[in-house]
Amino acid sequence: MDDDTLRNALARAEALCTERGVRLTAQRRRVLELVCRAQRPVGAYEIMDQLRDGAPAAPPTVYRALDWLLAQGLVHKLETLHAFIGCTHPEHPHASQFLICDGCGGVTELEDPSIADSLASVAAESGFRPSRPIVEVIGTCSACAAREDD
Amino acid sequence: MDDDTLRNALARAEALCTERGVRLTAQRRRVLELVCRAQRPVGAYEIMDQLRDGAPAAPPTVYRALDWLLAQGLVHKLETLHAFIGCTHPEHPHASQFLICDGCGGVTELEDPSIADSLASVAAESGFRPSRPIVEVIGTCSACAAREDD
DNA sequence: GTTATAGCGTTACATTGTTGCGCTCGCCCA
DNA sequence: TGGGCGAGCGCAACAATGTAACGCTATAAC
Ligand SMILES: [Zn+2]
Ligand SMILES: [Zn+2]
Ligand SMILES: [Zn+2]
Ligand SMILES: [Zn+2]
Repeated sequence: MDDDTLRNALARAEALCTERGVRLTAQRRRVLELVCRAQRPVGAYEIMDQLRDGAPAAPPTVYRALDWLLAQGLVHKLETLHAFIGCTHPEHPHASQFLICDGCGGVTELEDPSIADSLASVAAESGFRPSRPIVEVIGTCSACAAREDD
Repeated sequence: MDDDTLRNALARAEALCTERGVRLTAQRRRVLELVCRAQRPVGAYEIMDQLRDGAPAAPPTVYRALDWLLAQGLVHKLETLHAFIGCTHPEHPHASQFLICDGCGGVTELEDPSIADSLASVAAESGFRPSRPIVEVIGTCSACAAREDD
């Protein structure tokens, strides 16, 4: 995320929180900024390392911030990586899917209705009521696939 | 899994391994048996606890057995639970989906082509080559939903 | 039988996430 | 305006999950 996009994302987050009447505190904002700036999944302890300079933060502090950002939909957690990534469209709550390249570590967030529909209808058949559908596809992105074919 | 089903599952596993020319050793078999008998996700350390009686096993031992069972497709790992579960149809390799009830902890393994197809086609659009599609839907099973409605 | 390899035991360690407790600061209402 | 209340946070300790490294042993192949 370049500086402009980052500033824009933070501004949007701020606006969203105001609108919702919730408090994007300094800690939460710091964590959000680090997660967004990374443009790739970052672990909680990696965030702590980045915070060493300035005001260091202990694990509970960072996890509390992350939990809150997750609840607000400003970041997502990648379960298979134990890492977090900024949401690309936090305006509305959504169940997204992730393409995770194990070559370059890049992650693409998708919001594909056909996948969501398949999941919903299969769950409905079983009488299952989904609350949090996790879809994380590990594989090779097109750039890395091209590189491998050399 | 009742005793008959368990014996059957173990027998099938044994047959599969013979057919593949791989060794289902005593350790691996013990771990597989514990995972299958549970009929619910079991953590690695829970397995170690069960093994306390008899020949205790340290973490590397259990994880090695689990890694091998995963590679053989005899068990699956539920990433969101950090836990393992016996595969219901290990005869052929497959990408399955899991419905995970956070009421009762029950897990259903599905192998639904419509989901797999959606995933594959969406990935293809992005030029992404999937190797391990993870689908774990957290929610409420029909039994627990009925209980909640009381 | 000899040798190569896969499997396993053991120790120590790394990474990720949580509990509990008490302080403080901002906010609400008398 | 000031007393109370609750969210947020610092801190210490701990819990849960997963790995690295190294050497021994049992199995398999020849
Ligand atoms: Zn998102
Ligand atoms: Zn890549
Ligand atoms: Zn399976
Ligand atoms: Zn249930």
